[in-house]
Order: sequence, then C-alpha cells, then structure tokens
Amino acid sequence: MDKAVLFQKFVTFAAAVHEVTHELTKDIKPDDITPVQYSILEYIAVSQPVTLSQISDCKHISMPNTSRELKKLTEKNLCEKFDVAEDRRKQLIRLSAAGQTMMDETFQQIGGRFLNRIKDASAEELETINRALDVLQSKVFYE
Amino acid sequence: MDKAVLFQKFVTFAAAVHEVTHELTKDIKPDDITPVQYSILEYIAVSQPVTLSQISDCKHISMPNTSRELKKLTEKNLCEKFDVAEDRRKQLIRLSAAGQTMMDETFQQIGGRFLNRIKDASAEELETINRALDVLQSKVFYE
DNA sequence: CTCGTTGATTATCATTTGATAACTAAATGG
DNA sequence: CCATTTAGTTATCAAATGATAATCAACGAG
Repeated sequence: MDKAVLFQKFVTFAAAVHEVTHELTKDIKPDDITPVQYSILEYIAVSQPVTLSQISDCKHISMPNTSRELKKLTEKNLCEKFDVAEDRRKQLIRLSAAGQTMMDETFQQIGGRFLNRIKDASAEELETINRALDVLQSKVFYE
Repeated sequence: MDKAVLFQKFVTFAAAVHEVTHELTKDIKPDDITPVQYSILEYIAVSQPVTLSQISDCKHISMPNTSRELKKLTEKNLCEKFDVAEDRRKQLIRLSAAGQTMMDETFQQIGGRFLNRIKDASAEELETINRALDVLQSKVFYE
C-alpha cells in the first residue's frame, strides 16, 4: 500500500466527513446559539462534567473567550457551573436540565438523519462499518 | 449491530476526525490567509478549475462573500480567474503558480505529519486502513 | 512563608465572517 | 424579442470570533 496514495485518500475522506457532518447538523442548531457555542455544548454533552480549561484545550478556544461564551450559555440557562471541593480554583460545567433536553432533542434529530443515511445497509454491512470505524479510530484518528 | 450504538460511535469518530485534521493542519496555514480563505484554496487545489458558484455551493459560503474572499486571494496572487468561452457569465478559478507552490508545500507538510501518524502500521495494517476508508466513504460518508 | 503556576474572569479591540440589498451582464426559454 | 434565470460584483452592516493585557484567588513546591 503506497503511503502517498493513502494520504490522498485521507484528504478526500476527511473532506467527506466534514461535509456529511455539516449535512447532518445543518439547520438543527437551536436558535440564539452561535456555531462556537453549539460546539461547546456538544462537547459538554458528551464529556460532562468538564472544567473551563478542558473546554479551552479541547476546542482550541482561549480561556478568556471560553469564559465569555460559557457565561453567555449560563445566562441562557443551558449550562451550570459547580465549585469543586478539592480545588477551589476549578469549576465543573454541566448541562442544565433545559440544556440537556435541548441537546437530547438535537442528537435525536441528528441521529434520525444518520439512520436514514445507513438505512440501506444490511446487517453484515453494518458490522463492516462498525469494524471500519474501530480500525480507523485506533490506527489513524487516535488521541 | 445496534444502530443506536453505531450512531454513538459515529459521533465520537467524527469528533476524532475533526480533532486530528486540526492537529495535522495547525500552524501550517501560511501567513496572511484567514481560515476561510485557506479552506477555499484547499478546495481549489483539489478540484481546479472551479467556478465561483461551485466554491459557494461546496463550502457553504454565499456568493457575495465568496466573491469577496476570492478577490482578496486574487489580489494576493494566489489564484487566477479565466473567462469561459462557452458561457461568458462564468469564470474558472485556478491556483496561480505562486498559489500552487504554496499549496504544494502545505500539503507536503501535512502529508509528513500524516505519515508520521501511521508510521508504526505494518503493510497489512495499511491495507486494512485502506479498505476501511473505502468502506466508510461508500457506505457512510458518501455524496 | 513566598514564589511561581494554574484556573478563571473582565475588559477591550481588531479582524473575520455572515447576511442583505441593489446591480450588471449574459444566457435561456418561451 | 421579452421575461426569467443564472453568474458574479459591489457596498454595507451586524455579529461572531480571536487576541491581548490586566487582574484575582487558590494551589503547590521548596
């Protein structure tokens, strides 16, 4: 397997993933939430509870800007901050009840579109897809 | 294979792809070019020659904004516009020599990082990765 | 105890991006 | 032909994002 060819395929593949992700999520993002705010909410939803620093690191947003956006999200009652007993500098962030409901609904819709996308796949194909995801995740898209 | 589980894996996977893509490309983008401009250049590099409308469609940027950004790129001598004989409304966009050189170097660097990422994979593993890319591209990330 | 580091906040500013309206020119379809 | 559609441009405005400096409190190592 020529590695240069593999790189070519990787480039095409990454573009396709971005495009499909966009396709699955477009027009779903709830009103009054900017793209960056949505991506933060998504991250919180999957990884909660998280600290501000974690959000900053993982989403590549500076601390001041993370703090600003999180403040807005808190003001919109979509997430909540909790003090950490062991380290009083830190704050843990979780989705509020309203935020959880909102993200649940969002994932519900995205999931629906995803299912529609794979609706023609047979059981064996689904198994193949599953293994392919594992392979790539561990060998290429790790860390 | 439970489809809901597959969706969960898809979400994690898409996030990993985004993250690794970011990792591979960060700090490489040449000076004086905004992220959106870079993504346009990338698209032109892979698909040239393209029309303004194609860029607008594929990158989800409105025509006025596409026109504006393309004008800036043209002023920076990174791409060139050509009239189309058959339809004088249209314009084909290509990278200029300088733009081509710049993008070649960029891809060179990204490719280096990619190779480093898969450097421990055996020949069989590379073949497995290759097939996994094909499977996902055709069954999940199509279109 | 003190110094350096970490986690977070506020304020401010420049830049980038997105959105809209108004317009030209060329094609296309009755 | 004339109306409509397509391709692209320009101008303008608002909003989102990124970057920086200054600050504060709490922790941790020596």
